[in-house]
Amino acid sequence: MFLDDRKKRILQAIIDDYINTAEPIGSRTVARKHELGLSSATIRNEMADLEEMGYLAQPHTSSGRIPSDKGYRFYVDQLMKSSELTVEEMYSIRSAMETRINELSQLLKRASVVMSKITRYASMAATPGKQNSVLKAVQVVPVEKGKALIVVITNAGIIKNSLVSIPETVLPECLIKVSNIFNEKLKGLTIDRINLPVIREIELLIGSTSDILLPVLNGVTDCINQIDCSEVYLDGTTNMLNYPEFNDVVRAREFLNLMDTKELLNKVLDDINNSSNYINITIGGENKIVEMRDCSIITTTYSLGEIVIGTIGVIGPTRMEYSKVLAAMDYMRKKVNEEINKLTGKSTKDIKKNK
Amino acid sequence: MFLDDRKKRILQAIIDDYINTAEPIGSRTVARKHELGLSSATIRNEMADLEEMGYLAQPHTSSGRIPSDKGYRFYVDQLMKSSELTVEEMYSIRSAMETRINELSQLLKRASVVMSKITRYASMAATPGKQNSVLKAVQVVPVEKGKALIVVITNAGIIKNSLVSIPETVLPECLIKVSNIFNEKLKGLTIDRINLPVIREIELLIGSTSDILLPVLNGVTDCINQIDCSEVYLDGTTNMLNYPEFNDVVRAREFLNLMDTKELLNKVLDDINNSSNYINITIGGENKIVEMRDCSIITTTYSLGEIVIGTIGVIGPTRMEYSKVLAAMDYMRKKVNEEINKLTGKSTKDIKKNK
DNA sequence: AATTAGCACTCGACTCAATAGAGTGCTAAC
DNA sequence: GTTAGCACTCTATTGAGTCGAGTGCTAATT
Repeated sequence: MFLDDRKKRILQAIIDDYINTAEPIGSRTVARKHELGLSSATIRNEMADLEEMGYLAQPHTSSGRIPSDKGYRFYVDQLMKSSELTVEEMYSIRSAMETRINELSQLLKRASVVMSKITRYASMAATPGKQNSVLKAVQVVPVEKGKALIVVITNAGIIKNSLVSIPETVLPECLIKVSNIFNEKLKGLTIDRINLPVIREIELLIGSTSDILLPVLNGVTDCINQIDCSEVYLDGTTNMLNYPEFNDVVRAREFLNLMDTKELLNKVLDDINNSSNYINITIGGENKIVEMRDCSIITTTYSLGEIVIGTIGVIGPTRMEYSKVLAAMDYMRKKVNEEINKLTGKSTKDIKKNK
Repeated sequence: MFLDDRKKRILQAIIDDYINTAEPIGSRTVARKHELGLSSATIRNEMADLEEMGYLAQPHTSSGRIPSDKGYRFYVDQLMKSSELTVEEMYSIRSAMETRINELSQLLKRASVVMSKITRYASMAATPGKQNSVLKAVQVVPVEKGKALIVVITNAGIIKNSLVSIPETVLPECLIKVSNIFNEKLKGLTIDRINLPVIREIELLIGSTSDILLPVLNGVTDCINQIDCSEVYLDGTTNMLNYPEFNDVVRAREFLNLMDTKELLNKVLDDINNSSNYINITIGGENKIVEMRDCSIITTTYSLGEIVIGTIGVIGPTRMEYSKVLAAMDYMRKKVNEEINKLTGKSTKDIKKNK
């Protein structure tokens, strides 16, 4: 059956109302609040149709209707009006992004904080695993006698370090030499291209007998591992407790525990990243994680060239203010991109050259 | 009135039971479960005494008794039996600590995770503000043309970095020179002793006209600011939702929001740090933060010489398994100290020399 | 043919009284 | 000093009764 104009208007009215009130919407409410020029009886009939088509559901025989996942999907794709951010909201995004930050993960973290504050839902941010990172610099920094700091920087703005012990007899000049060799041989490589042959090469240049090779190599490995285990930042999870959906302790606990299992969130983000849209909306049961079947997730990814360097997502109840979140996401996207460009300077060009 | 032996035994029985069950304890329960050789009537009389003395309280006229803060305090100080960790628990602490970690905040973070897992309460970890930190090394690391990384390392094992833009014309040799000057002049200073005269001195050596001074100085300042804003790590906050004390959404939300205001937690830790005990127990109303008046907090601080470098705390309901938490804290303390010694090498000696 | 008024019916939410049960305090007996 | 016994208190639970929002269907209206 085709959704005629009147049905669409009624569906939209119901979903708009339900997003605001979280109460099942009855025919009389629709007739009263929205000037459709129809009596409640007519609307009642239309609602029965919409339910049969799967856009609405009824919690109990004698209650009003609530939107189904299919209903929300139609709403998001075709019905809802795009909303605009207030001046204050735009300001808070701008000012959060414009504060000097020089590490990517910090930037995303802060973006996530602002998103949860504006939307009043939970939000998350993550940097992807190592597979795509290109090393920009590897340096060995002297700290004190017997200690050196290994620093690894990637093109995506990730900076990691690792403190290692080295023989006290090593001279500063030697450290510089080793540092240069490592830097020379490793920079420009993606992480998964650092393999035994490359290390052999370094070994040859330094001299395998040198007792400084091993600690430095350990430090580099440690840094790379840190880059690999992409952390997920969460913010505003407690916001969710303000919604009637989570007014029951059992539900609330379930949700918060879910948020605590970072592996799962990573999986969520991975699944979504594989899609190609700028902004991605996953509604309720569309989510592959069953535990999330009554949440909706809106995500966006940030890239440098073709390399994904970060993801930000907002998690709310399926009854989410989709248009508001989309507006915030959109603006944030713009600002984060501006900031990333500042952060990485001309790196985009560099990468293209390497191809 | 003095607490005779029998009163003590009854008080202990009640508190032990209440910690387990979270239900008010009646006289009959005490008589039945604990072989005191007394009838419920006698125990009833003793309980009335204990209530009058302030060790017990009665939620309603006709209910059993629950311990008061004063009761818990007496229990903790004099009554409770020390408990021992299981082999598994000790193993999980050991293995968490023995994994190679080279930054202090990482170490504390992981310790906090393990504590919340073992105790099933919430836990927090924090590094203190800058006031006590001594700079161990300051280095300028070349990254690529036009970019340099400033790295600052303190004696407490804190490592911070900041990426800055420098003029593209700066030669690598110049960077090394600048790096050496900064390192020479700043290392060994506590952060609050870095002042204008010191900076003037550096300025003189580099030459105030040099366009590299300012960016590096900015980077150093940024690092120091990062050290200053001591972050608080939280873990296992959702554990608390498993306890009947938080079975009400409003209470749960209150608590979680409290945990989200890091400034408050910092205040809690600061207050407690000023006490001199190894392990510190704050029970319910003893806490200065009113919102925490039905939580108990057990904390311990870690020091290097006389400098506090970290705090770990466990937060639970006042009805907390004090002895278990204490046992875990104790063991963790030992292991963290071992690890800190490895991490900082001979730094303790160094500091003493400087005095 | 579409819309609407009207009405019987459903079902959750709320109120209120009754009841059960755990526990107390007090008195009198041991 | 201890204990058995009893009247009393207070909460939690249960079940009946009521209210109200909302539905689906039918018949009247446009």
